[in-house]
Parts: sequence; C-alpha cells; structure tokens
Amino acid sequence: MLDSIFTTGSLMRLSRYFLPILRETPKEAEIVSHRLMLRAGMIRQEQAGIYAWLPLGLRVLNKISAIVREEQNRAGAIELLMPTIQPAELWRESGRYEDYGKEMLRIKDRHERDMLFGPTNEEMITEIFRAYVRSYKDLPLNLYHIQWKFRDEVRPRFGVMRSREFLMKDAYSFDIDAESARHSYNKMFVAYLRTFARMGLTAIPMVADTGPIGGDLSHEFIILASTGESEVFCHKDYLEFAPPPADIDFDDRASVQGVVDKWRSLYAATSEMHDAKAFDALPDDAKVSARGIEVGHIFYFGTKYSQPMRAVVNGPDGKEVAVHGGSYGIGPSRLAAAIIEASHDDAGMIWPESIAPFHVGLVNLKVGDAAVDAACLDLYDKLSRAGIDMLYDDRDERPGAKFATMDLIGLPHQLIVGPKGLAEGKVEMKNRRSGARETLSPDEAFNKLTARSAA
RNA sequence: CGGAGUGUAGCGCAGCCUGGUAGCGCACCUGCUUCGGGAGCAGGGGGUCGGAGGUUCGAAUCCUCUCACUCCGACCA
Repeated sequence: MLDSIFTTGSLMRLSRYFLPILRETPKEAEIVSHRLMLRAGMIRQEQAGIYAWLPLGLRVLNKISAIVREEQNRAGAIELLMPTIQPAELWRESGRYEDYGKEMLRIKDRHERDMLFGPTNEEMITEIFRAYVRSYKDLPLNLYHIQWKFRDEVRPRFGVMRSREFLMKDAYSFDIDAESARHSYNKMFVAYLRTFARMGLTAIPMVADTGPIGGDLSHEFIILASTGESEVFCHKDYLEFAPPPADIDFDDRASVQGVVDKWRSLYAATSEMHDAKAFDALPDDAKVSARGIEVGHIFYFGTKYSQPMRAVVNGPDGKEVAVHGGSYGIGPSRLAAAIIEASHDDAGMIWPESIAPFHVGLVNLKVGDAAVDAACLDLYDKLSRAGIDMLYDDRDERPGAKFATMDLIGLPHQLIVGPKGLAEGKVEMKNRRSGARETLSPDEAFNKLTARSAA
C-alpha cells in the first residue's frame, strides 16, 4: 500500500515542496490579495509589474485557465497559440503601431527589425485568418489562446491585479455579417457568465467604453470589491441572478439572446459610460454604487481590422466581404487576485473548490509518531487514488504553525491527524470556509471527501 | 507622465541629524526540553549599508550624479 505512493512519486509532501511562506508582509503590498499571495509564497515580484509564479500560485493559475478553457470550448471557440513577440509590420497595417503609444513594449532584433511584445493579438489573428479562410462557408469562426501579454503600464500596482506582464485568454470571432457577429458576441457573453460563476464570482456585465480596441459594442465583466479600480453603478438585482446552465445550446440563437437580454435588462455601467439620469431613476434600494474589478472585457468591432488588413471572404454571391470581428478577453492572472479579494478572512485565503491548488490539506500533528505517520500515509494514498489533490504537511513543526499555514493557503478541507484523536480511532476534518470541524473515523473522512468531489 | 517617498541580512525595521568600518525582531543552522492554534533555553551562520563619484585621516551617516522600487493622481485585461 505505502509502496504505491512512493513508486508513483506523487506524494506531495510539504517538507519537500517549495512553499516559501512569509510570516510578515512585505511593505509594498497594499491590498489583501497582494499581501496574501506574497505571504503564501504564490508569487514573487521580479520587477515593477512583473512576477514569477511560484508553485502554489501556478497551480491556481492553471486551475483558472482550465475553467476558462472548458467554457471557451463549450461555447465553440477553438484554442491555438500565438507567439508573444510580433512584427511591427503587422501593426502598421492596422494603424495601431503608432496609435498604441508607450504602453507597447517595442524591441528590435539583431537585424534591427522592429518587433513588439504583444499587448493583444487582433492583428496577428487577423493575419492568420486571412491566410487561410476564403469562404463564408467557413464562418463563423472563433479562435482563442491563453498567452502572456505585456502592456507597459504607467503605474503597475496591486500585485498581479495590475501587472505589466499578465496572462490573458483572448478570443477572436469572425463572422460574415453584423447579425451573426452579434450571436458570436452573445455566445462569449454567456460563456463569460458561466466562467466566472464557476470560480465562485458574481460578475456583472456592464456597458463599457471600447478604448483603443475600438468598436461600438462592449461589456466589461465586473466583480464588486472595495479594492476595485473602477467605479461602477448597477441594479441590485444583478447580484442575485443565476448563471446560465451548463447545457445551454450555444447554437440556439434565441436562447443565447435570451440570456443576454436578461443580463442587459437592468442598469449596469462603469463610470465612463455612466448615465446618471438613468441610474437616478432607479428606486433607492435598488441602487448599487460601488467599486469593481474588471475580470473580463468583450468587444464587437465590426470591420475595424478586417478592412485595413483585408481579411475578406467570398459571400454566397461570390463577392468579397470584409469579415465582422469581435474580441474577448479574460485575465487569469488578475483573476487569481480577484478571487482572493472576494474570498478570504483574517487568517488567509479561502479557495473555492474549483480553484483550490489542492483539495485537501492533510495535517500530521506529530511527525515521527509511527501510528500517526501510518494513518496519514494511508489516508493520503486512498484519497489520492480517489482523485483528490492532496498536500501533506509532514513538516516537523508544531501544530500551531501547521494550522496557521493551512489557514493561510486556504485549501477547502483540512484533514487533521494527531495522536490524541487517533488513539480513539478518530481524525478531524475542518472546512476552511465555514470553520466547521467534525471528528470522524478515517473511513468516514474518506467517504465524505470523496462524496463531495463526486458531487 | 506630474507629485511624494523609500532603498541597511530572506522579511519587518533601528542606526544617518551630532562621520570612528553595523544592530534588533522574525526566519535559517546545531543541541536540549517541548509538541491540538505561529514554543522555551543555549549556541551559531549570514549584510559593507542600491550603484558610481566626491569631501575627509576615516563615510551606512555629508555632497553630487545615477538606478531601482513604492505610494497619490491622469490612463488600462
């Protein structure tokens, strides 16, 4: 039994892991997510707005990306991967090489060719599209990737919330006309609602300014948080709306439109697009005026890129038509921080099950005690075989330090094994979010944990 | 980019004003005792004070330049 753990090499022992916990908070961290991410050893700042993702942080980032990916795929988007470095030439075609300004990191290669570290990929995806797609029959098409971006922010801050280098999922849709482009937009709208809900977030789509991306239809997905950078206004009822179901038919234009209509039925806008008169007309108890964190942004921009870059297809009548485009962004690296902002307490982070770097933290209260060690390894083995991600705290530390660490890193469940309980055949299970503790036999704990993950 | 500020051990800080080649807490290492909510005692390792130049017999400390970072504002996934 124990052999299996060691031969698979999968035993995640904290004593052998790389989790550089800080007891004191580095002074630069102003907001809670930044403080906790540094303290829990998730990230390390290397330069202003540039971070290394340490093992625990990377696990979270990957969990977030996985959900984003699943929901993009479900909505019919297709993943590819474009490079981080792009040729300036492409951006001169769209006219944005000059327009983008100093936020774009411009570099030269050894041949003195102008290049740039991509802040976004409309130009490149349009270039790929036009190289292959000739017919309206190949539309609609939605391509996305999850790739590092660089925007040379004037003032990076709040850790990975506003960093210069950040991970972004960016999707790009191509349609034959405005009407079908609208449906592509709506599909992403619905996918975004589902994506954020799966992360335990209440994200409200708000009418937004289109900024340098351009276009005439845009929504920002905002979660309310006092540390948010945007000032937002919305109807209170949005906070209670249920997300769209998993089995929604994305090809059914009417039902997708129905979801979008529902989520656009009430007032919601960021400060740039705020209509004070419309907002004032709401009943006082329905007014929510708050700060928010932008976790996603979608745009419909028509032929803004296809026209200058000649991304055209032949329509049914044989004539060339410039395709209608939209782009859709979600920042997984920012989301990691946003989820912490939305879910933490004084002791540390509280990860939703879907995002948690591990499901269960197994705490050995007396390392070296043969019975406790054996019980821990047995539980570890059985639970990990049942598909539960475990982190085993086998450090030679005092109980208090272990509890503090577990609370800080916020795994949803703590399984605590100590000599006292074990003498009576019991272990303790603590729910990080509720704080509830149960005393159970190891088998009962196993059953509870596996039942939970199956649900 | 405008304004303010900070760089001294991994983290948090003191020393600087009134120059005399560095100190505290946490963390780390060793030993003993502890062990169910961040233990105690004893011993120990680690920094040349962001960088460069200058003043001086002597600079973390004074002067000049420079770099980095942080905060407040205008801009943004």
